Amino acid sequence: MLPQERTEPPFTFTYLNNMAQRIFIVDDHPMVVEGMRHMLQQITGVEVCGHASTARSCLGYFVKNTADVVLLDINLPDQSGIEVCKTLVLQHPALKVIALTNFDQLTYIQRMQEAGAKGYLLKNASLDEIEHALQAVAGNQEYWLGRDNQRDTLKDHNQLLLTRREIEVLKWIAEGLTNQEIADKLFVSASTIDSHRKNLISKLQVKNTAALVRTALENKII
Amino acid sequence: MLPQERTEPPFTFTYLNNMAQRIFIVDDHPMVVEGMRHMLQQITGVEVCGHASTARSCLGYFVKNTADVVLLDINLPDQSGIEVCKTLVLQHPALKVIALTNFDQLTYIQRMQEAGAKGYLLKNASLDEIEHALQAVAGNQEYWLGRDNQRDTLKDHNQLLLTRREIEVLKWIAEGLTNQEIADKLFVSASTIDSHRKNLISKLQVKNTAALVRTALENKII
DNA sequence: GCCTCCTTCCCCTAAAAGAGGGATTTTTTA
DNA sequence: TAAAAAATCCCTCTTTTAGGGGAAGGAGGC
Repeated sequence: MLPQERTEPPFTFTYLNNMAQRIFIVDDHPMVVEGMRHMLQQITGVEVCGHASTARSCLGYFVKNTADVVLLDINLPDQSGIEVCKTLVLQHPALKVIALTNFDQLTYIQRMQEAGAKGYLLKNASLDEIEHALQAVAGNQEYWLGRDNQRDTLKDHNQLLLTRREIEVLKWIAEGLTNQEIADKLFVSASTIDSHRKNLISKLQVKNTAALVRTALENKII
Repeated sequence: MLPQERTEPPFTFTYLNNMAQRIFIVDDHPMVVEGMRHMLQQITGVEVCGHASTARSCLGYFVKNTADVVLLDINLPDQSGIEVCKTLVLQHPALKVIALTNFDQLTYIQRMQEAGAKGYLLKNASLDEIEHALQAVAGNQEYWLGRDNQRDTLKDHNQLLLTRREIEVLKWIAEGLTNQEIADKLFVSASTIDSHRKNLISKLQVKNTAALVRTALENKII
């Protein structure tokens, strides 16, 4: 497939000087797609031109169509979002790809950046954050602020990612198990679970276990 | 108002002896509608014939159309789901109305029952529960099992509903505040907050604060 | 082979929560 | 208005967390 020129922008009227930004959403979770679509509907000068739940159907769309911005999930059922991103920016150099990610996948955003993405948004981003990201890419800027903020808020050797064990422990904590009960389940000492709990509280910058569970659920870590 | 989304012809075949059960969804949260639609798509013999986000557009649909089952939110922006239920069963006696509710609105389901509903589902119901409810109403049975189960699991004088104060305290707990901090905020003693916390744990039948926060978030109580 | 990260485990103290009670006052509702 | 429910507060006692600290072994990357 040859790289092709960016097609003419659509003639969607919104305001005098602005064309509507056409957004294409790619995520395999209907909840995320519809949630995002709903958020975008509340932003003036923006329209959703389509969505796809697989890499294949996304790339299929972009064979004959284009958009201004693609909100692209990193985890797709058939292919990595990173590969999809590479393909898209190769074929549509003017296309702005914004990665969609969960809190626990933040390590992948660097690879998305290398793959040509112009920014990223957490799946539970606020309307404000979405708006800022779209304004940034519309002005040919990038939007990685959230990542940096996130990084700054994290202690412990700049660890961005929860470890497998930590997530495992976190799930049991949210179930209501005590350190000792989790320890029995995982055949380790209660001290170990306590360490994991403390690291989780530290990494996610929360005050206690209650807030830890809330943050974990709201960021879809568990 | 004209029907807005009826797309499928009435004669959709699925199996030899069964017509597809036609479901109409009424909820003002797109997330709930799409989530429910997605769940229903996974059930054979069921099709979504449309949805509405307001009482008005719902009643508008049923002026010239009908369905087999209506999944009806109790809280609608323009009118109570209870009133909508009464109107629907009056105009379409064969229509099975299943109430959609959150955990903290369980007291209303009795009024939905009086209004002619044939069952209820929590908004975070599992695929199994949805399937059972649909099978029940298809067989002219009612589906209130969940309510009874719920009732059985609740202690303290069969209280089904969290009080305003309890929900208020619950929100602060999920924010990560301690009893003392919440007490300072609400100008009461820490003992009071402790009582509320204990009542919450008792009412929601969870082991500790971590599970309380999880349950509260998953049931959209906060 | 070094270094980082993960996992594991331990120490300490103080604070908070969990599990029983019980009790009073205000507010709602039947 | 009387009963029911909600909100308030207190007690004791035990267990669990929070927040410091440190440290050792192993796996994997460079």
